[in-house]
Amino acid sequence: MKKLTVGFKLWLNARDAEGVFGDGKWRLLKAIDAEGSLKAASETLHISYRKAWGDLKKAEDALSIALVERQRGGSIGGQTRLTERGKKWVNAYTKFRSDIEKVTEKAYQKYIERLLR
Amino acid sequence: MKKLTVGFKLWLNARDAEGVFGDGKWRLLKAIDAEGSLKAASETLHISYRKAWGDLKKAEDALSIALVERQRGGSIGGQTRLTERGKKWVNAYTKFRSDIEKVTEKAYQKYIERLLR
DNA sequence: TTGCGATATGTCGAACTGTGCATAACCAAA
DNA sequence: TTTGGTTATGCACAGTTCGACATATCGCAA
Repeated sequence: MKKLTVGFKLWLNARDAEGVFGDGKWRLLKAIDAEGSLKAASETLHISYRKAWGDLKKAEDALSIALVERQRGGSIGGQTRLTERGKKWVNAYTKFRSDIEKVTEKAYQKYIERLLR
Repeated sequence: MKKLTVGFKLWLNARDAEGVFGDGKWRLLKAIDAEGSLKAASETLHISYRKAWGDLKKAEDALSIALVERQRGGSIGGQTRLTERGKKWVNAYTKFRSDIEKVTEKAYQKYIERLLR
């Protein structure tokens, strides 16, 4: 019998749009917080700037929460930073996700692993 | 603020293949158990027979568990039924998934919902 | 006032997925 | 031995997603 690993994915849906927030956008916000710019964040995540920008827009539009503050121009070109609400949101999602991750691993061991032999 | 719903997805990975089992294949096995044939199962799930067949093959190959017994020909054309191991597998996955679903909903209420206002 | 680096956005093409279609094999019963 | 309904499998086509490009805009600093 082969050894397996478990994967999971979470996301939030609005009435009119699927997947307005989820693990990918959560990672994006965390990277923005760490890097201070959307461009740098997209690079550390190895996704295109185009996608990162679109994801961020989709999240803000659908949640109607101002997650980030953006600044264009200037000597450093511009920057994107999390707002206070954005930080709170990231923290909440982090805990949300962590609870589920723990249970996922535990339930896997409890129900699945023992069948594999 | 918009009302959100939470979605989640689970899957199992083998060393050499991603997503060898997950919610989709779990639903497929349940439908097979209820219907007695792969064809009927694919129809109740509104997926193509082609996909259902491929999914089933992928799961059995990767898990190397005989999940179903297949029979071709005969007056009723043929049938596909769960083996005993297949049923155990479905039951285990059902519990596994249920635990996670419960926690997902609970964690959503605990961490996310309160931020939406 | 020119340059630089980041944000902002449209567009076309590549990769991936699933569907539809076609065809073969199978076998109990009429 | 013909028929019918199902399993088995390849293949071409369509939709979706993402990346690569191409621009445009912005605003501080030199």
